[in-house]
Amino acid sequence: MIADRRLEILRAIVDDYVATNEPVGSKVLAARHSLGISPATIRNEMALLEEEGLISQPHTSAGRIPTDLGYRVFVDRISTVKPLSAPERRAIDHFLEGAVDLDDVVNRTVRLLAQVTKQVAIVQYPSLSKSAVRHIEILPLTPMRLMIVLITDTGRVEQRIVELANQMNEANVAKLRSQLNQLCAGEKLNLIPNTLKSFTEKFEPAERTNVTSVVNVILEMAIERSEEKVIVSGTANLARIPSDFPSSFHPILEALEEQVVLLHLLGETADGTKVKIGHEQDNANLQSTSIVTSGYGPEGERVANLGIIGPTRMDYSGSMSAVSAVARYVSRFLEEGF
Amino acid sequence: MIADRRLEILRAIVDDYVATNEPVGSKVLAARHSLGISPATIRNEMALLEEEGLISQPHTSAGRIPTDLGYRVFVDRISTVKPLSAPERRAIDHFLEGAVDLDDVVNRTVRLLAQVTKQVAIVQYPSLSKSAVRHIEILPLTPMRLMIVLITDTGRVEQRIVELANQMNEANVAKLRSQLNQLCAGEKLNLIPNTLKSFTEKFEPAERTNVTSVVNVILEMAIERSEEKVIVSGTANLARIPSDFPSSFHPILEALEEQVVLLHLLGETADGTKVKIGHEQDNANLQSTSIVTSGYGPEGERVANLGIIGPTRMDYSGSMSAVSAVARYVSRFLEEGF
DNA sequence: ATTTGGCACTCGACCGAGTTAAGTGCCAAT
DNA sequence: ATTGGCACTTAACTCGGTCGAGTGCCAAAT
Repeated sequence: MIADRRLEILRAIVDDYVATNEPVGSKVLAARHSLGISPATIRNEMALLEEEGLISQPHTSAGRIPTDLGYRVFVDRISTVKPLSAPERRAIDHFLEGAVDLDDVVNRTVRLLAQVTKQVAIVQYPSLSKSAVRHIEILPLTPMRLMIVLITDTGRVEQRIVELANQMNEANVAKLRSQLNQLCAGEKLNLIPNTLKSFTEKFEPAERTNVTSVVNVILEMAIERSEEKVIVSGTANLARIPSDFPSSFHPILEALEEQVVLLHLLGETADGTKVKIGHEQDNANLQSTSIVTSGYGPEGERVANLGIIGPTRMDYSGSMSAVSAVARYVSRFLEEGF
Repeated sequence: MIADRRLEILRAIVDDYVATNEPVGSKVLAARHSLGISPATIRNEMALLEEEGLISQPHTSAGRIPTDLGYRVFVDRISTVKPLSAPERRAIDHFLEGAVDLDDVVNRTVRLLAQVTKQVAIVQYPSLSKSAVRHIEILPLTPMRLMIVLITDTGRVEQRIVELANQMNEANVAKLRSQLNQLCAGEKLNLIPNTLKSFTEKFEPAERTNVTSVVNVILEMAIERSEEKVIVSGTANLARIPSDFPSSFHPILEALEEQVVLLHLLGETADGTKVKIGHEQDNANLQSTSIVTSGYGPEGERVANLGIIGPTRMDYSGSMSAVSAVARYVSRFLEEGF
């Protein structure tokens, strides 16, 4: 019972602090929320909340603000799912109409997410290693030079150029192409090395040098460069924030430019919406920020993550709803194909 | 003669102001630069420079800072080409080694540029409409669905999916592919609509619906979406700047997220290094910034622009050297092919 | 006819003292 | 257990005064 009331107070503190960006005191709290108890009682409860490490005071004579732990409790135990507003709903339901390719999809998504949440949005391209080969195309550019194009079922396209040691005629290219496709089509990319292990051996010794070059490039595309790709939008929203937390502005922008950092931030691809608050995440530059992420992609086999990053003092319910709604919509869209 | 001395003083003011970010007064000026004249004389000259609109005072009791016009004169008449430092030189001479595709080239370039100039870097992808077709590939995904891949001589690859009205067999696809390539290969993209004008008529009526769909998609890729693509890096450098000009921080970040704005900023693609200072450029959000750009691409037919953007108070000589060196290097690299 | 030193003046930046207001903790009363 | 009252703390704000960098102008020097 008592714990319930205490949580109710925590919720009020979080709500107010998120709204006003000012430490909230017992008096205002009693006035703004109809909690049915007096400021004095609230003060007592707040003292306890502080003991538990859920809130803290910037200085002795100020109100309280939630700690990272406080937000954690808020997210896990208190926050209710905030339904999206009608316009948000509408925007999310249509933003992909008429998207022409994967680039387009990812770009629109990241923009929309930034716009709806008013935070910095991050979208990861469908992970190469989790996609399957749709088609491998080999184009002779000159007799000594091929372009290899790899198309995945998620719509991602990678291309690379190979210099050959020996000439290769059109017929041989066609043969190579069809054999490769026969073997690889539908195969998950991370299994390709296995699939192609003894591929070269099927060819006459004279052809092997060339075939090996081609295979190597394909392996390179499948593995080495399966390194993920990430795109960011809405950094301007960082500056929108009142001038308290941008003190450390530079480090945040810096972190956002590092693909590696972003990927680490998004974390493992998995179902459901996840929240990382402040220090829960280990990048020193980002300890005043929180991250809300969700996996997306076909049901059961999420291929990538997307999410938003903002100050720890953010609207968690709203962000979570938006992130998961967008993820759901993109997933559906990818499943249906373009 | 006298004009010369005045310009010399302007240079000193610009140099000092860029270095210290503080309005510079007559005394410091006399002390730091050996101009051989007394502060009093400098004051007189400064009064004249102010009359000409080249410098101004933030308030009565402060030193002078250059106006946009002052910077203009500095750039046009005074600034000398600053040779790049050895490490810069070295970085620029090697940063593209081992680049695997156009994306890679553009990404590396924008990063390098940001790093060397310590400003925000912008690189435009080689303009589609100025490139020529290297190859058009048509892949049947299902009998009713084709993927069209367009590869340009600048290495750019665009792909799109077409839904067909009627089935199309492998032989017809091959025929279509070879005819398209025969017609289009080597053709500039902006001429493609012309090239394909009566293309459909060569086909039997039964095939025309499908051919038309394909041609339309190609035209779309060539024209509609010839809208340019731009990539930005180093926004963190904005925050590095002392806390005077970031007052208006948000609008700058906002502007940098708008492709349209960036393209407009880069301006027409042309030879040589260009500088736009403060109000010379008409975007209200960016009037406290300057832009240094240069075209790049094969000699004589520049296909895109790259550049940097920073506070009007920037190191113009250094930025200009860096931008033009990078542009030169990328051009050479593109010319040689990957 | 320039250049220069001297001087009075302006004005933001900085400092310290005093005041205010928000908020707390504790205690006695309900 | 809750509440009103009260003493206490402290950041934020205000105000006056001082300081210093810088200017413009003028008369003297070159």
